[in-house]
Amino acid sequence: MLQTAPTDLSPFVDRLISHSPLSEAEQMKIKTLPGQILAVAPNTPLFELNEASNHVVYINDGLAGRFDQNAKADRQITALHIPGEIPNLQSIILPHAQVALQALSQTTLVTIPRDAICAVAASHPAIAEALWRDCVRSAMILSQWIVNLGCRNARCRIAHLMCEMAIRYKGQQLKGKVVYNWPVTQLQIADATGLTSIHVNRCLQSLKNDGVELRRGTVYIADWDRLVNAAKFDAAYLQ
Amino acid sequence: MLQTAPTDLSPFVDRLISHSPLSEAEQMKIKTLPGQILAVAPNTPLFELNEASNHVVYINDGLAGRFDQNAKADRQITALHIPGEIPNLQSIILPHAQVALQALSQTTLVTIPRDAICAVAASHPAIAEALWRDCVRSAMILSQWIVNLGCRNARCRIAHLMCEMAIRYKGQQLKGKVVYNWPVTQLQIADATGLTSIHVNRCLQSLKNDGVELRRGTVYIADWDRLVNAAKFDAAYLQ
DNA sequence: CGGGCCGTTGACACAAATCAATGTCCGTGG
DNA sequence: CCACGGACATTGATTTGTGTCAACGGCCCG
Repeated sequence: MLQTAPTDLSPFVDRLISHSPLSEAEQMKIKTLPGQILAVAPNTPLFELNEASNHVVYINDGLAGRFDQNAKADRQITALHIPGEIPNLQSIILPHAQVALQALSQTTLVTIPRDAICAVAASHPAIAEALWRDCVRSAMILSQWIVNLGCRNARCRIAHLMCEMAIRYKGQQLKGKVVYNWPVTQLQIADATGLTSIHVNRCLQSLKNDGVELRRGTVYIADWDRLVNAAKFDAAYLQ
Repeated sequence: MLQTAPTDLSPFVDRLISHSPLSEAEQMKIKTLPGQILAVAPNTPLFELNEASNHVVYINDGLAGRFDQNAKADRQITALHIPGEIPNLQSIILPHAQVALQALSQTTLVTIPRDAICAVAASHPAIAEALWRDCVRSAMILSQWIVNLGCRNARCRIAHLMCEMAIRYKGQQLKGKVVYNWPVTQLQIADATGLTSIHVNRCLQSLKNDGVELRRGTVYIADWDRLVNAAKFDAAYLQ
């Protein structure tokens, strides 16, 4: 499954420059990082918990989930990563961080040697700053995830997650009818929200009454504002 | 309550150098940051959610809690911060981050102008790297917090939180009998674990059967390993 | 055509929330 | 020094959201 096609990190650069100014030269430095394209099947582990790895992965297409250390058989997804993101960016600065990563759907990714990206960051302060900022933005999502688990009921959690993914996939300023592709199973939603897949199923049915449906990896939202309301969602944390 | 006594950021520097090498000169740069000491009562807000602030706070003594955006009356603590930490360090790189901060007990803190710490970071790459790493370490704690809420029952959540705070207050390698000071109320534990204070109370009583007691802001653990076991705790995420 | 993953349904159990009091400690002011 | 008030802790009865267990159904792919 290994290819040597040219890689395109433009979406990642776009992501960075939306919050951090980078010169053309700096942008090129990132875009020309060496990398290998890799296609993986759903539920393929990308990193195990204790794996010492020497590369980061860029999500080109598909969906990746982050699982944190958890002695139990219990699974908990602590973050979802969509195309354009580098799920283990933090390993640049904390190589021994204990996180596991899995592809959740059919996914293509680019593996980038950590040394290469570290070298670029070390020689370009603006890039280091952009990467730092990206880490902090991810952390903001983590803390909102805590709020979601800590003080919302099942239905609301799922609705909130759908809102978050809608914004992340489609950008800000949504309204009215919204449709987006989110290749996730009910069991994966359960792992993300701290629920059972059975209960997720029931909540999804209940959400249909509010004009929200998830079918075959596509979310159909009849009225954005209504969902936002049901989810008690405020996009501010996503900037 | 404003004082102009000399501030001492040594514990923060110690915290940084435990994971990031810094020269003596760099350490001094941090220790000599300008700051004002401030003493605040329990439950005093330090930052509101939408407050644009131009300083960071260093916890000198006491306990601070971070509350994330949450439209409901519901409160959720997403992070606890103990002496030696800078709870809103991320605001250096993301000034508009939406987080609220409160003192949870009688607390003394040092307010540091953001410009000052930004200037130091900008002119000393090693310091910027150390601060970045500190942000990522905080994020590791956030994601473990998600695991705690997502897949542990009430008793286990509280036990896990006690383990985490024990390590953070006293350092690694605990064993046998452990006692530490943790100035927190049952209601605050409830806000941190996504539970009711009533249920926290019942769980604390249940934990007494395992030789763990929280009384007047002090935690008494009869046998560290037994608590670790009950909490399904693994300190790896704290490094 | 068959097997496996995913989704769906129902009955039941249980952990935790809710509601409503009461108790305890501690600082404050009379 | 004592009485008061408020924050915090405790207790019991009851309700409810979610988990668990056990089946069955549907779709896709080989």
